[in-house]
Amino acid sequence: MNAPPYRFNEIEKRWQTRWEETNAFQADEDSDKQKFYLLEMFPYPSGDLHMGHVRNYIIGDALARYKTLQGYSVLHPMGWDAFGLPAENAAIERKIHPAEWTDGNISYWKTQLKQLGVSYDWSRELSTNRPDYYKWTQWLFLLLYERGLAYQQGGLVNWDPVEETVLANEQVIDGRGWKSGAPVEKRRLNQWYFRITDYAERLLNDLDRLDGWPDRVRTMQRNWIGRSEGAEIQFQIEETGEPLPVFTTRPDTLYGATFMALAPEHTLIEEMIEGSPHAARVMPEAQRMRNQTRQARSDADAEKEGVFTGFYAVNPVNGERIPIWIANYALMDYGSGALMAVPAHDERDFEFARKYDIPVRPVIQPPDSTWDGGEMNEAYVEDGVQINSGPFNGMPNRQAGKAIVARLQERGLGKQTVNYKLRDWLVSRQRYWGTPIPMIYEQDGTPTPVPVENLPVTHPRDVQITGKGGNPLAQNENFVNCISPRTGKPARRETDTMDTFIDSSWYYLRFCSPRFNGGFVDQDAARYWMAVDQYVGGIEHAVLHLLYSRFISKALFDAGLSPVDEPFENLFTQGMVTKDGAKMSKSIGNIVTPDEIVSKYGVDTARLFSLFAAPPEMDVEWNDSAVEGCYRFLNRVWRAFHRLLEDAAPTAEYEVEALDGDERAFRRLTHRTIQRVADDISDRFKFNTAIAACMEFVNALQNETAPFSSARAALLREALETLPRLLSPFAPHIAEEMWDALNTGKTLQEAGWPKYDESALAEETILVVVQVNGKVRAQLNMPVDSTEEAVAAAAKGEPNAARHLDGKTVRRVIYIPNRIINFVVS
RNA sequence: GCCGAGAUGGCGGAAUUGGUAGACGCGCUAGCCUCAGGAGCUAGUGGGCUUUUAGCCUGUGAGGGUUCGAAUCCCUCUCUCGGCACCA
Repeated sequence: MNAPPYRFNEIEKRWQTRWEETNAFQADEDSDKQKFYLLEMFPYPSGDLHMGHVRNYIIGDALARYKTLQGYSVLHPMGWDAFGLPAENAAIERKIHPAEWTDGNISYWKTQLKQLGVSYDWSRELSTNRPDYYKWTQWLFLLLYERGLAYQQGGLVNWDPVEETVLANEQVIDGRGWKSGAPVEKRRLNQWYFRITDYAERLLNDLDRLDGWPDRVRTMQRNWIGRSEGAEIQFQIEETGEPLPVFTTRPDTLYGATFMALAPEHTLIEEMIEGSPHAARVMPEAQRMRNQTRQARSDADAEKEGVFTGFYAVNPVNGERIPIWIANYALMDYGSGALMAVPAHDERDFEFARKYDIPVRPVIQPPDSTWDGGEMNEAYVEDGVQINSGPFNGMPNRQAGKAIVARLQERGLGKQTVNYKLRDWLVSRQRYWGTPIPMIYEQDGTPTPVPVENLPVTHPRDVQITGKGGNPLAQNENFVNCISPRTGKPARRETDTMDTFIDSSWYYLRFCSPRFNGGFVDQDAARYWMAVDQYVGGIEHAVLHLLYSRFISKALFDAGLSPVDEPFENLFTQGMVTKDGAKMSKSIGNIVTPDEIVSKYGVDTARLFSLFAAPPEMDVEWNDSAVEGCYRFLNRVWRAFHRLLEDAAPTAEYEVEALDGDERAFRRLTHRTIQRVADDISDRFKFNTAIAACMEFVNALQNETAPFSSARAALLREALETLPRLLSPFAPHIAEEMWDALNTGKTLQEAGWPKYDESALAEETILVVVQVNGKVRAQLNMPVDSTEEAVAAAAKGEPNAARHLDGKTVRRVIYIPNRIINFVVS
């Protein structure tokens, strides 16, 4: 009756110290156990840390602990995605070096995560800003360069005016920088790219293999890659004889092309029109369209605009002259930046043609129609039969499309092709706090890679970070000036750094052997641990980090340097934590920090709430009184456990055959709870219902009152040995403390996940519902597997059922054994 | 506009895949205990009705359908959230 008070502070501290002293979570690749590599997306260690961040790690930890108890050899590491712009901004504000700010945040985060009792193998901690890590990021860059997958090219790029750097396409959301939110500008710059488009087809096809990924994420990647099948068709510019290639998914409509549309950025505009009689009229218009922001131009109901160039193209299929326009809806970064416009069969082209009075010529007739291509009110985009198409008239349009391409191909003027939305990954950044790109430039500008033995190329510490005047690295003469290892002559270093998404595109491999010096990863360790069995993180990286990592894995796999070409076997995307309806964020001011909760209720309560409030994939609204409910539950657990511990038998030994019905029912509950908790965790991490099952179990234990028979006391002991282990993935500290009090001579980890006895689960009697015409009229407690006759007889004996059956004719009886009996009467 | 997910008590959410809707928790109500309680314990809690130890009706966004039986399957619609979006 005198349970010790639940002093969560002491308990949590004691066990965290114990875990640390015994290296309880150190992963072991020499184990003959089955491996399980569990990874949460490593964080950017920013200045704040709130329960929204924490949920991610608690979900992962609950799984890690469960898998450990199940007997897996678990790798559960943690590290820091530590390069990035906020560190530079903080450095400007506080006049300290970004490294100082970053290291301060890392130690803060580490303390917090340790305080939460997350079972990381801290001996594998890594940080992308440390030379022993980014040396290998640089090595990766050189590997890709060597394999032709990294290249430098001039062209139009996205420029973030706030971050003062270029961005990859994936980092531009609705025409704005993904972090800064500023509208991006187009600039023409020479930049470094990774040739991710070489992998477009594999990145797309292999999504089908990723059955352990949410469909949502796979769909988003498919959309992003944006594969479309079609044809490349060569038009010719009448005046110059130059080719004008276009991509189309509808070669069947070629005879209906009545104008060409060039993107305003198309290089042909300068080449062809500058200096021509049309220049004065056309060039200012083209310039004006270029200046429209991407946002304004891609808005769905943006006004279509264009200008006739004065030039004509020749249709390769019939020699027809077609006017070439510049149109704001033509996109430079899709296809060839030019398109053949068929107003009769494309809504956008139709709208444009109507506005500028360009002819609309139908070439597809709806099936079973006698419509002759008269006046049209909208584009006809469905399938049909060719008309106005010379020798192809009368053919079904899809078939005609193939025939037209085949005809063009014979003359070298067209071919079947596949086009992707995906662009190459622009990886250089004009920032200081990133991995330096290990390239130098000879005096003539030729790039030379830094030899591998000279890596890492480290940051100079003596820089002025002011946020003004561009990249501080470029202003540091000591850094910039160097001697070329190739020619021995003075040369200049590349001063751009890498996109931080490169750092994070391979860190999961480094975790296999984080201290390895002989290469970016020890291949033996990688073979043991890879792929990541379960990856846990936010949906916001669906096309960023998750696409880049897949690409890098494939590139490394092709180089024989990664054992897998898909890094993440299973992906789980957890929901956000909201408060007052908004995502927790320092700027909104609605954050709850783990400290507040931990000091008031303890870590186990904070963890329990995070897991219990909602299924982990759903968003969850922070709720103070629900947190308190979790705290009350742990107190109930604590009191019930200690009260019963006094009366329980010293061992859980009993004769199953000697148990009476009531005792068998109690035993059934214990074993059934083990089964339910395991099933719920295994089935999409339903921690919320797993915890609910534990609550029901505890509620039943609370109702147990002395005196107990000796069999009952042994069954209680079994229940008390079960409960801490079931709770330990969720509330590990209180679980360890209770387990310790049992004095079993084993640690909780050694004892492992409790086993349930299949035969203990079998129900003896079961509630059978009696329905009359589908409405519940009675409930029967029947022996399991009773016959229909027995149940029907018992049902008729129930007064309420009998009342509804009285005087009626039974038309039919539906009996589902152990569940329901339904009398259909009239 | 296209694609995807969803809509269940006052609230968060359950429901063994077609078989008692509302598990578990929060909140609320009443009682016990207490100097006190923002502690603990007990009972109740979808809505409505009646002759209230019990029974009846109704109820899972709206409407229709299939079925002995539908939160679950089918059709139509409404709304919410997420993604994509002038991609030729």
